[in-house]
Amino acid sequence: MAATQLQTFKAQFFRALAHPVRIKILEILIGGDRSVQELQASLGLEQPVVSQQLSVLRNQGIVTSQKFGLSVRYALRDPAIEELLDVARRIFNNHLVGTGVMLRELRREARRG
Amino acid sequence: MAATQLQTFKAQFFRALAHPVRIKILEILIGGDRSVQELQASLGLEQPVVSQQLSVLRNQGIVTSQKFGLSVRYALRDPAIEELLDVARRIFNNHLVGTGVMLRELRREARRG
DNA sequence: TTGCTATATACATATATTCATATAATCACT
DNA sequence: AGTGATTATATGAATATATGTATATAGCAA
Repeated sequence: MAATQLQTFKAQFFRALAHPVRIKILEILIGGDRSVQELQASLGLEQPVVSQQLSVLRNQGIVTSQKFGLSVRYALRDPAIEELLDVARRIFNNHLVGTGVMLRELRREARRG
Repeated sequence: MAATQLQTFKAQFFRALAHPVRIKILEILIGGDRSVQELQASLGLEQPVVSQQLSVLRNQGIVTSQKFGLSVRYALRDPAIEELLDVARRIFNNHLVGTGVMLRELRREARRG
């Protein structure tokens, strides 16, 4: 049996996560909803870059957006996204860690929960 | 703070999952290790295609390979991969499902466990 | 060595993503 | 209507990924 429509859909979902800036955005949003401005400040990136990456996450239904006056606040659509990133971190932690830098970063993350 | 090395690494990991054939391969490997031949038969794809996708998974340390005579058997390096796919499925199930076809496929998967 | 099988890699081309920059749209306020 | 602030989209060049086909490598058997 070849790959189905569902597998294609799952692949698209994972592709939406396949970018360092988008990962970082999700990690920030785990702490609660944020405006584009706030995200931009946390990320230290140009505004269009942030909006572009947000649109990728929005198109896959991973985040939701809501207007409040001038600003737009983004949030995780599903708290299970945090769980997903946790499982991913466990996998890295178990096996995939090569360099000392990354190992240190991982441990810092783990301590923060 | 911009994206770190660790976030880049995570992004690469998710990119390795971002392909329907690779998703399908992982789902097969959840059932136990398989030779390239067996995978090829299950997938109904040309041999080079299967090897190419396996090499992506291998390079990210998601699967391991071991030679037995002529054949090479592949396996999940970490059982938590199954957990990761489960969480992903829960996320789809909660929110991301549009068409009836996919919903039916999802439910079939859920029933199988 | 030769031949056969299983697997991996190389290569070319098509397609998709990224990144930076420019521009547009939306809203609030005067 | 006009202005400033916030966010979104368009565009093009650079880069990366996917796909299909050809070829290479490795092991086994005769």
